[in-house]
Amino acid sequence: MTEPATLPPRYDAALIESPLYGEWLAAGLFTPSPTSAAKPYVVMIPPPYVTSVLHMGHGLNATVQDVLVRFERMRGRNALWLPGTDHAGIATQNVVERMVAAEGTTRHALGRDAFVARVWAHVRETGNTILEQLKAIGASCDWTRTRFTLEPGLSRAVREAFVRLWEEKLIYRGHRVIHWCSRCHTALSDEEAEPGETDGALYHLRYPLADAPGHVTVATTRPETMLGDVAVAVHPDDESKRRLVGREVVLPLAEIRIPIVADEHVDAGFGSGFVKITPAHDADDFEVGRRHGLPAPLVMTEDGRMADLALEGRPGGRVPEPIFGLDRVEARAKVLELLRARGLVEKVESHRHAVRRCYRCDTVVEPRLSDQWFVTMAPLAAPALEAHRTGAVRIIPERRGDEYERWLTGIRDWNISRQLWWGHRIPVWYCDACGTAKAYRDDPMRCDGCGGALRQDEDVLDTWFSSWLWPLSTLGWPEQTEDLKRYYPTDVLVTAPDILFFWVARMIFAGLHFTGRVPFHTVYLHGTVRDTRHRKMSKSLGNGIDPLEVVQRYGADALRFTVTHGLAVGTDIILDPDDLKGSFASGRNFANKLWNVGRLVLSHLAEGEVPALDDVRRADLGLADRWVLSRLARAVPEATAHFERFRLNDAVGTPYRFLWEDFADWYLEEIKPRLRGPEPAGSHARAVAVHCFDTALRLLHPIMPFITEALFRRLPGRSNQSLVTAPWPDAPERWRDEAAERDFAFVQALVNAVRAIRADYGVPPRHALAASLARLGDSQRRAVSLERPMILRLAKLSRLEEAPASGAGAHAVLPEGGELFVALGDAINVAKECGRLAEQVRRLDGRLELLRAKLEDPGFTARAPAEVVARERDKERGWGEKRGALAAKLAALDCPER
RNA sequence: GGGCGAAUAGCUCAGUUGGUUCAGAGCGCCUGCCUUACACGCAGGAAGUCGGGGGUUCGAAUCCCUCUUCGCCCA
Repeated sequence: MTEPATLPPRYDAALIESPLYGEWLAAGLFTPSPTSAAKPYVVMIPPPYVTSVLHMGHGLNATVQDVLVRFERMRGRNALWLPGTDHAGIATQNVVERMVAAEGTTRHALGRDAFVARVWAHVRETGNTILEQLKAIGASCDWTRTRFTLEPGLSRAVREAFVRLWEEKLIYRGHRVIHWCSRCHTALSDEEAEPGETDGALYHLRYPLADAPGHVTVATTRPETMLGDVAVAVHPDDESKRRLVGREVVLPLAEIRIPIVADEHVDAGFGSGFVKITPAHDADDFEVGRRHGLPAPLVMTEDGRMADLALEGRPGGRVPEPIFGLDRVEARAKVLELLRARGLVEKVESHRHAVRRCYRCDTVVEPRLSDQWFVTMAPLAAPALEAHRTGAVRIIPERRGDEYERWLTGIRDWNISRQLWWGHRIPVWYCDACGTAKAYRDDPMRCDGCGGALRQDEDVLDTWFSSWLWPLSTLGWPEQTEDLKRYYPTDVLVTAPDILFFWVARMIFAGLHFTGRVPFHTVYLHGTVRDTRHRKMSKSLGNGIDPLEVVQRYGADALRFTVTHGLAVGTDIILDPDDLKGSFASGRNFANKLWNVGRLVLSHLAEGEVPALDDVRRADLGLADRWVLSRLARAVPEATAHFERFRLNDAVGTPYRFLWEDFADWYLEEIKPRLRGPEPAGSHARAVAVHCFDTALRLLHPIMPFITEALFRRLPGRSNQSLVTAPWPDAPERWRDEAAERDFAFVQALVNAVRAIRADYGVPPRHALAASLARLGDSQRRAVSLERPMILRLAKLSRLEEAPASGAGAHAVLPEGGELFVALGDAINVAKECGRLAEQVRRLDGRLELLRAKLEDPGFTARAPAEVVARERDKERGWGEKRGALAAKLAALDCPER
């Protein structure tokens, strides 16, 4: 046991935390026992990007997982929290492309193999950064099972999943308009192209009729795409315009004739009622074009520059010289300029609309016709919907479950091919000899069919195509490994709501499809970390908080306490990046309080034996002892229930209040004299105190693992134990003691009343006063007598007796009856005391008036439940008595009538 | 445009089933205290028409309608 004297009065997290984590690792406490008969409790980390560094969102996410895992581990579950990272195709490739660019070269110049090798080198060098950082906040992951989505085992799972879906004909090649990021040079899924409200313009353009004077006016938000127009459409029911169907217009600038067609897709009420049809650059127009047998010319390169792709890089065709080669923004200006010169721009209106942007680089996404691989989603979504409806998967908070239902109900096929080099290459080989394509589990040498030479598809899979297998692949699937049998399905998935569709839903698809079982029974979606202006924290806004800086300054425990305490189910957490001290004050303050409670308790343990609480006879316990144990017996099941229900703010609040407001403010104060006094009273107090403190440390350990462990080990007989695997506390029901709680509450009210009078009259702290009590009930008299030393000390009284009030002084009526008189001698100001009492009477009268009106209302007495009415009547009697007592005092002081 | 959620003290948020002094906590603020664990503390205090309006009910922060503002999801 460390000598308490060596504990500094101020908690220094830096000295405590780091060594403890090392010890936990060395003892292997985070690795579940392979032989344990206990039921496993499994959480899979949402794998952070392999290139990422820890930000507050990770900090929050990891804290929540760690709290749950540590709680269940203490409850005896064989807990596994499996960590790892995600190869993050686009993000990682972007990072390395920037590095390569800084060296004056490009990935194309390096070539595919060399570039991929370069990415691997970068990942090997820095890929563990974020996992190391998680250790600083106390994450109790089983690091022996760390996984990476691009390692061989997980790649094998990806391959197996792809081939199975291929064999089931759920993967197909589609010629579609997809979302294209011209900066990342790849297709994106619907989810990766995030819509955002943007202030744009609606341009009304005139297309001259081909064989007659006049024109039609089309409205568009993207005028540069007009070069790819193949028709103008009107709604078939639009009487006034229908007569033009079958005629042609001349597409300006491109100078070609295109037809006017009728199509249901047109919204007659939008713009002019004429819609330009650009099949290669708009998903809806593509469908229209298909219905009318129209071509779909591409007029933009993969870089987002204007060119008629039919001409292989030469100007001309649909894209005339002045526009050729311009990027989208320049092209828009140029097209408008040219059209204006010809009087073909009718008007421009400002227009707010949704523009999709790349979720990785924020570039405006271009709809673009191309060949991509898709997964048919409907058959995968149906069982996942069912799983939610039957309760096999529960989503917290519930309203997120509604979003899940809606998304699954209207689900669209998933574009899984990405035009990247970093990722799982699509395992499809083409045979040019026989013109077939096939997916292979193992790299093939020759075509199955004709024996011809093969070439593999150039593209890689969407990163989420590996993430959706995470709960399976990390445990060894498709092999039937011991881990898979033991730990799948997992228990809870903890993540942010913004990847509910990207990832969570798809994991449920994969789990059900490949194993028939949901990957987890509960999805806990926590809030987002935002700044005080409610903006999401981000690097680009510069409003982030570095969790490691917080850990360094205030400790991981303070960080964890603060985020947990502010985390009600389903709400965001607001922190001020400009005021770290203020933001984390509550955590830092509480850690320090805990530390000093520990110092006080520990400092008295050397002075005598500390018997186990079970060895202390009930009869030897005083009122305060019985009270604090009763409070504890209340707190333990309450905290446990909050953890079970994911109410983490309440789960931390319960032991917080017990420790600070009950244990430290009252119990420790009560026992101070006993601790220094004669035995066996001191031993009994020590037994109770150590037990309460020990229990509080256990309740707090999931939230604040470091400081609780440090203090726990210093308690007698626990130096070789760790709270990490210590049993979750239990508090016997028999400790509940209503009488002790009521009596002690009376004593507290008495002390508080004296303190309030002292403050009211500005009595100097050192000046002891004499007080008297009257009209006490039996139990109140007993309580005062039992706790007399504490009352005298905390209220700073020199005398306390049961006697009628006499002389000058202040009066108070205590709740539940009992009158207090504090002699103030010359200090009393009669006018002031009259005012004080009159104010109390006035407040009471206001309440009484309302209460009596209620009780005289036959509507209330007749319709409200009898027990409510009885309670109100009790209240009326109590308040009435109190009012009488106050009035009597006013009279005794000769206070003027108001 | 459709759907959902939120609005409570200066700030960040609790408030479970409509009923116990329900109007609360933390931070901040004011006053007094370096009281032998803690000034990252102790004691006392100020501060809110529970977003506006209407309704249901004996009774509404809580249920319903409506308006305003903010946020999220989907198109």
